[in-house]
Amino acid sequence: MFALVDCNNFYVSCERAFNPALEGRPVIVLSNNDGCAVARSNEAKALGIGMGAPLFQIRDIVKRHDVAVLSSNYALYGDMSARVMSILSEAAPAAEVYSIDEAFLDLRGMDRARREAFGQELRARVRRWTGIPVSIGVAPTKTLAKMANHYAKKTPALEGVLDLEDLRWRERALHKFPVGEVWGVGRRLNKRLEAMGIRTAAQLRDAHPKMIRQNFNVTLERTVRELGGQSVIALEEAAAARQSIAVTRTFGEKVTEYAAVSEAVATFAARAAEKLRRQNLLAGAVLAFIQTNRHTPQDAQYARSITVTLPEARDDSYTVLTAAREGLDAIWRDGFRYQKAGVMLLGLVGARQFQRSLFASPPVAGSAQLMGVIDHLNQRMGRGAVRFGAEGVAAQSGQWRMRQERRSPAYTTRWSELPCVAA
DNA sequence: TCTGGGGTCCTAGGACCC
DNA sequence: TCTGGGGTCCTAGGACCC
Repeated sequence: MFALVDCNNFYVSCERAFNPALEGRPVIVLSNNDGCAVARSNEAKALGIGMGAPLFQIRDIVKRHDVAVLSSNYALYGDMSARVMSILSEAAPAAEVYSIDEAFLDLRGMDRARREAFGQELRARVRRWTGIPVSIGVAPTKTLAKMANHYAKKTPALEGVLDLEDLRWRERALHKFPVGEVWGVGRRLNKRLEAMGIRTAAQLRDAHPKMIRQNFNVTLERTVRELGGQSVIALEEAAAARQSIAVTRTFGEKVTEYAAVSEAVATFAARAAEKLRRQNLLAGAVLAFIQTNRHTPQDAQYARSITVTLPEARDDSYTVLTAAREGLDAIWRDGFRYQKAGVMLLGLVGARQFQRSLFASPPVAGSAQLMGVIDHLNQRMGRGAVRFGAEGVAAQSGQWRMRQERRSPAYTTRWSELPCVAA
């Protein structure tokens, strides 16, 4: 049996944990650049604010109902996530941290009665220790546990926990569950399935796996089997090796100048290299891309990416930054209003298991030590305390930097922003 | 008219997830 | 005027190998 533990409205719950005045009010948290609503409290959902709704389209609702609007605060959410996950990992013999706000637990060998108590107890513990409310779905496959979790979250009478071992209950749940809500069925598949007359999870389960594989793909075939109670997606305790690292941003304002885009790309490259070193990896290639605003087709459009292969896998900022700028120069075109740029690192290998090249010149002497010092300083004194000249000076070139107008304090990760409690 | 079998690697595009 | 960011997997087609 698997349990899926999912934090309710996670980003909003993190904000509420430190600002109780947000309790009972409609609250939304915005994406980077204060663009879209990416987390909504139940009150905000009830007002009809959709997932991913652009802020400028919901201004009226926000004003009329006094919705609390917050910029995203990833330092806070990341730290709160780590706290929740450590509690969950200790609670079960095996756990898979599936996303920032979800984990699968292995409940093998636990009988029905014990699972019941376990679920309620775990929920209470996470709430008490972190302030975060969670819902728990239990079932013999991950896909069914996901479905159970949906019901646990939306049906108050269940008190946050639903166990679908019982076949009659599972059958009822499957019949009511829209196929588009099934884990692994997105917008496109939903449309194609509905066109075939498959509208519920039960109908998808009853489809022939072979037919599904022929008309769709293996992944959906696995989903069919999982809905039928056959567990084919295993719990993955150890995180798989990372394949890529990306740093991409939408600009605060549209940008037309090469100098500004170049600064942005350099900043993303340096940040990506920092992530690379933190994960003890080396990159074999650097991809850079730029694009105009796809939402305004009446404007001239341009989008290109380029991959620059390094002679030898590296992790120093200088190499990554140089490659990214070389790439940018190759794809740059004057005369467009650019909206977004990014840098991705590909061909990642572990720092101790990479293939040395016969022909690449060796890294600059002292480079590793230099990067160590830069990372250390930036960690202690704040991101960007030490940076490359190519990244520009924030005060002088705000144009491309993202907007974040209502960010809450880094309550748990910065001494100066620690909340004070007066008795 | 007839034209093998078994592979790998790379890239682009499509689909999904949170 | 204002529309996020960071990932994964699968498939098809092209190019190549023996």
